Amino acid sequence: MPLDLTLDLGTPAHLGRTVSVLLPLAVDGPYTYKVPAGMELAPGDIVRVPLGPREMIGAVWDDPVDPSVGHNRLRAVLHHYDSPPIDPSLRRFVDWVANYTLSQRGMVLRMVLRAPDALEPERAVAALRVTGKTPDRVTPSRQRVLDALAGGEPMPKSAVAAFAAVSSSVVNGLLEQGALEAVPLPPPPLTLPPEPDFARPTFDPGQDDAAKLLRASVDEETFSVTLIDGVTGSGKTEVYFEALAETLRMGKQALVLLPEIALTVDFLDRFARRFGHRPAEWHSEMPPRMRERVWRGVATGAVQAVVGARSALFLPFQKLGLVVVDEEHDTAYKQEEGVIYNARDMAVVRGHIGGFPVVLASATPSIESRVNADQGRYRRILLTARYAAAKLPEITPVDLRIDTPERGQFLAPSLVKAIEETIANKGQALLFLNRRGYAPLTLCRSCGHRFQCPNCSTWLVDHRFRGQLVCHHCGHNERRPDQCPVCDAEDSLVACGPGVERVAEEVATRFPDARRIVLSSDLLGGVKKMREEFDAIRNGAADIIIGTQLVAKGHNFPLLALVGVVDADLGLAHGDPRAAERTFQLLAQVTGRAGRAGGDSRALLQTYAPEHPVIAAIASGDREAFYAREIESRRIAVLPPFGRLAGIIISAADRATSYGYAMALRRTAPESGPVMVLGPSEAPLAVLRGRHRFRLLVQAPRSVDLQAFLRTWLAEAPAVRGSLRVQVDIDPQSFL
DNA sequence: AGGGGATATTAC
DNA sequence: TAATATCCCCTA
Repeated sequence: MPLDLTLDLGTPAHLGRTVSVLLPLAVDGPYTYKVPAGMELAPGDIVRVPLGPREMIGAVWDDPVDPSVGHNRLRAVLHHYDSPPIDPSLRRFVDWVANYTLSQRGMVLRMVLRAPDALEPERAVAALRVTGKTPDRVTPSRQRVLDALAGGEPMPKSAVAAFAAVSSSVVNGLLEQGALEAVPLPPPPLTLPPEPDFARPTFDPGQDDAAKLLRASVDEETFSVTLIDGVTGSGKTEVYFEALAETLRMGKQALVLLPEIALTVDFLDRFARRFGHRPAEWHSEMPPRMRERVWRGVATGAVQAVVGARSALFLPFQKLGLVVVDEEHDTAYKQEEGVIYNARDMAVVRGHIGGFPVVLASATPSIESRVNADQGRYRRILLTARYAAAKLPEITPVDLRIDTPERGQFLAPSLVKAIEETIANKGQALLFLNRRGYAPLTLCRSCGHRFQCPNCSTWLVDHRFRGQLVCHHCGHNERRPDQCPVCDAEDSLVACGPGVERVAEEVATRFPDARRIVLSSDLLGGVKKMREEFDAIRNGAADIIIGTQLVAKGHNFPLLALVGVVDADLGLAHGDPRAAERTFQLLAQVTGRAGRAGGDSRALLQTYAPEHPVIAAIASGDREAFYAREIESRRIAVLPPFGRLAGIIISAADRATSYGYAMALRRTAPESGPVMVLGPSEAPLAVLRGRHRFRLLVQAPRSVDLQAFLRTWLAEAPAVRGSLRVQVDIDPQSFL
């Protein structure tokens, strides 16, 4: 039989249709796939495709198909999921974020497709009901099971077992005998719809104006950013809930972002008190099943309100109408691994692309947001009064040069006195020290040896409770020895400086009868224990709380009458350009814990530098003075002219900061030549300059001899070396 | 030669 | 990302 030579695979007429599919991989562009006959695909559709030896879920993307891939290499789409497509604004957002953060589009898509099983039809919950058939033997436990189901209503297996107080094997036995049968039960609704008018609060005039403004911005149905700048306890949450209510009334979805640590039951309950039901949650600790359900609910529009951590920003909302970023200054919004982004900034971008309002809220706004508000890019709402009867605490600096603690102790006499008075008045006292462990440094009195991390250039922190010396930078730990490893002297090791454990020790000696609780992220017992501790504090089962920055965030202490900051200067000496801002925020947040439920309260700041602008601003309550000064000192965003720049050396105290610099450079000097500044882990060269380590973040085509290039460049670029104080992110929204 | 470990490449 | 290819060092 002659071959059929009319079949010519090389002509377009026989090639069939193709689509671009973006896959959740570290690739920047989509791959091309054949569309099988009978399948209709449009951009945004979610598909399953073959990739090498495996299968993968991806999304049809807007890029034109790449004609350079030989048609013989193309494989066909396997399946088109019956799921709402990723809408155009989310697709644009993915592309935008990838471009801005210098990461591959596939990696950003991966954040959207975080719950792949959500695409499979939801499995019904298996429930049991009685068949009427009698088992061969009716034991008392079996009878209890039958009684439990006697009403005829099917019940999930675990519920039956629990209700009848039997083990699941008893239930299984009845199932085998045919006395019970399994029936599929539709899963209960994930969340009940929040009711915008469930419990409308009464506002004072300031709050009422703020709420009106927010409602109006929602009604505009267009992009805007509003910064709610309100002191702790001014009712920010209740005010932005009004924007949320308005969004819900318009039939749109709303997202509230919180720093992971603030995602507590407290907040969900607060939401429920205002809207009648808890919102859907989204964060890293969620069980996979729940995750899938939320993802699907958001995609179909069944879920109207989500409260989540930063990754919730990438959920496939069907009709998103509002994003609120609460505690917008919080550094937890910065993702430091994989795709490096700041969710606060990306929320603004998502609002811009989607054409809806974004609300940023904080008692201590970031410098970036303040600058944007000052320059008129953001609207600003100021809430200066505390809610109801609550008064701000009276804040006093304690000058440690005058009011000196006893040798080997860390609490100044005036702070000790304040604690005594507080306890005598049945109030609670919080001692805040942002340092875990017992002491930050251990040294040998006889030879001067200091315990240092073998991997990092940091001291090992004495964790006496655990009997270890720990590096807080890389996690390295070793047993705390009894004698000096260098000179073998016995009993010569001394702990220098305080950590929370040491403060707790001092408190135990001074106030033996006071009930103490130490709160630190590294204490044994985990989340459950921690929750119990917080409950105990709320119930008044503690007199003195000693804690790290854990206590500054998310939790309320209604009985708190005194806050003592053990070392208010801690952090101010850091080389980090944001050191002052961070310290200001932390001190404001921790002192703001006091007196929120009413009554007089005070805060004492132990310091060696009462005149330092940050300490002075906190003590006087003059926030404006701090902001004005800090904004001025950061106005250095002047970069040297780059011309044929290949890369830049960046002060890399933390990776995300250096990455931010890199991004700013890219935006400031887009013409910087063939070599692109990039993060994160590539460090082909490290230079030491003074005590700071600089990391070079450069990516170059393989053809470039980087080492040689950099040697030349460093020799020729003293101007660049001398201008390392580059400040960025002061204007993250310059793209708008 | 061949195993094991680290590192680079590739997938439509 | 995950599977696979490549390279390098080492032992036998």
